[in-house]
Amino acid sequence: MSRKKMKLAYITNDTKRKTTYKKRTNGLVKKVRELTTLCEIEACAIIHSPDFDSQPKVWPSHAGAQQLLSEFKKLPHSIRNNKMVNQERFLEQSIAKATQQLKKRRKENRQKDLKKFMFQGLSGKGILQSMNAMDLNEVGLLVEQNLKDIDKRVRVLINESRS
Amino acid sequence: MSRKKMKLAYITNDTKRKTTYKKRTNGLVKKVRELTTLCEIEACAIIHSPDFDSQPKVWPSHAGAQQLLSEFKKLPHSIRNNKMVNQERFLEQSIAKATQQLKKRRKENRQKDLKKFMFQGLSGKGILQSMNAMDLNEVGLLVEQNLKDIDKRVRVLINESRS
DNA sequence: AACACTATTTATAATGC
DNA sequence: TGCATTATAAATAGTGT
Repeated sequence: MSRKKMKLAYITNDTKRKTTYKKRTNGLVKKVRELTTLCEIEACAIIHSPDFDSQPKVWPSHAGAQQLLSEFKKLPHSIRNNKMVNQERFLEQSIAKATQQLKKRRKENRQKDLKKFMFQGLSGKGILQSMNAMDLNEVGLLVEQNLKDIDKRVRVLINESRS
Repeated sequence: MSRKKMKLAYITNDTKRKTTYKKRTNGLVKKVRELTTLCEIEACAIIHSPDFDSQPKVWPSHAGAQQLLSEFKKLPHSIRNNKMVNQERFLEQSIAKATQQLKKRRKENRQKDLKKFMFQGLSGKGILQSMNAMDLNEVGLLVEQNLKDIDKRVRVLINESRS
């Protein structure tokens, strides 16, 4: 893509091919990372060039990929078991349930992240700058609640100082 | 990337997130296809969103996955172990707990999805590995056990193929 | 909701060092 | 050989239908 529009075919020149391989590999990994971040999904890329790298390049990690590979190896055996028609329904329900739980967990987790982020901003650098990096609507809800709490605490302190 | 430079963070808006997911997923697939074509290498990607797709999206081929699998089995233990040695806790305690729960849910969910996936008839081809979106420090804790599982499974498969 | 359309941002092929 | 730079192609966020 750049100085020239190139055709989509095998690059015979070794040097150029290696350069392209490296550049595009990096780009791909970046894209995967962005996608997982933006949508909070699971994604994995495995790239292997016998020519350039002796080992496959994996993102996010070898461990993650290996774990999935272990699942992959399980597939044939499970498929051969024909007596799982009922179980499929059961699994569907389980999946639905687990998905619900997952969503809930995600929400909770995000809340905690926001909270932490907010407190960091308050004690450290400018809070406005920190908040600017986050979704303002989401932060707003949290801020509101925390302000109420703070307000309550302030009142208590004032009363204590008077007595 | 376009009308506006957006920050790299979870998109809370459901509609927007889904749109981005779809667009970027397509882009990613295209990139993988191009890379394999240009450099004639093995590459695969698995993207899975429990929110949007009930099934993981996978590229490029069964054969490719098999080849990659064989490479994984060759990985020296020193490198494997290395992965988990330098894992560190850089998350604060407050959110560490929630994060752990989240990972657990994700893992469970993924396993169930995979099972459902194959029951529904993935008898076709295509597969790769998917990667999970785990943090490296969390993955590190799982490495050892996963490796043991994989080794065991591989041995079983080898024995079966001999009989 | 699922496309088509652009204004921009990103990725990158060629080039330079 | 591998970097950094740059001119250009490609991807895509916001928008409209």
